[in-house]
Amino acid sequence: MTRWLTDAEMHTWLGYRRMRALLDLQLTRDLGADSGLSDADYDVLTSVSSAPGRQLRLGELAASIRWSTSRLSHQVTRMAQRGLVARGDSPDDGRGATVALTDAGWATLQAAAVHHVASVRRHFIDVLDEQDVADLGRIADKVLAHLTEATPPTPPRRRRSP
Amino acid sequence: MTRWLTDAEMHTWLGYRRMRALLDLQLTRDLGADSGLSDADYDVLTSVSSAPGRQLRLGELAASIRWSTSRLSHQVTRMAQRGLVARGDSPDDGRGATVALTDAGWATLQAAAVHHVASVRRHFIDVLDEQDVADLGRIADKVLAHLTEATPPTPPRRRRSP
DNA sequence: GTAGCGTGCTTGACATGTCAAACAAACTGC
DNA sequence: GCAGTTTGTTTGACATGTCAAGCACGCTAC
Repeated sequence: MTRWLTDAEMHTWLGYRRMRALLDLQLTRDLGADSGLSDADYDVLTSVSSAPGRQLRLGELAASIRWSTSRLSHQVTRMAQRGLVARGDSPDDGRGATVALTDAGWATLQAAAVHHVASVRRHFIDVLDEQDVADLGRIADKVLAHLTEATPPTPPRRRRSP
Repeated sequence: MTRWLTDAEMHTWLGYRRMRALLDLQLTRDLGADSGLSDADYDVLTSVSSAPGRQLRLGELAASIRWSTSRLSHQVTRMAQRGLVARGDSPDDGRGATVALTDAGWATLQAAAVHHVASVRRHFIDVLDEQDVADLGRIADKVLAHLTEATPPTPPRRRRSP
């Protein structure tokens, strides 16, 4: 009953997986070498930096980058120890906590972004032509539309045996 | 001096990252729910199963799936404890070790593959049309050609400050 | 044959991610 | 108000990945 993959489908699937693995590895390596940041660090810094006042509720941040709150809490603890961000209390909710970019965090991100964009261009964007970029954008949109419709962002994921 | 990303490029880059994150999450989740396997488990089982005699030298396996030997050694230890694979000594090299699929490992993989293909179809391949599949295959090939040419597989990666 | 180096794998310490439990503040109904 | 639930976050135990030693065998030159 199983519909196996055709040759073309298999080629695309394996190619995608391999691209994903190697591209990630390369970008992560570049980011670490250039700026001393991990992907996780970079994602957090980027999100916080684009928030109004360069500060965010932990829960909002977690949702926007699709992390578990637990993961984020651990990560923020480590980043705070390194002086990249600072924890604070939420003004409007006694339970709430906020993350804010420190000056050092902001400066680090500024420097990192330049290198990171260059790295993304070098290994990814500049390897593709305009048509490729358009095609991949379209493909990602399709896959994302399916995934975000099937599995709503906030509520708990569907289970096999409830 | 930095060439920032155009809107189209940025859209593609963010779309790709998000697709990667969500697609992975979904497939990993399905795999675990359907078969009790992690991605790592599945990759190892697949590779070993396609080797002649369903058994492989650890080093060869590590190279073929691009893992560190250390990572593989830990993983094999855990999988052996669960009875999915068995360690053995290499017949031709006293230092060498082999991994072989156990009957349980083979059976588990057989069952898992059916569900996994269905999952890949459902969330990825079947969301795309034929043209998309062809386009993505072409794009992955381009990126991979660049990455594997710039960073040769076996020798140590290039450094910033040697 | 044996010293010295290279190779293949394992191990241990540590970083990071996940899951479930713990907590404290905020709602809700009475 | 105040018991019970919900919500936002933290914490701890544990799984997994990385890096740097460690170890044992194989190879080469003498």
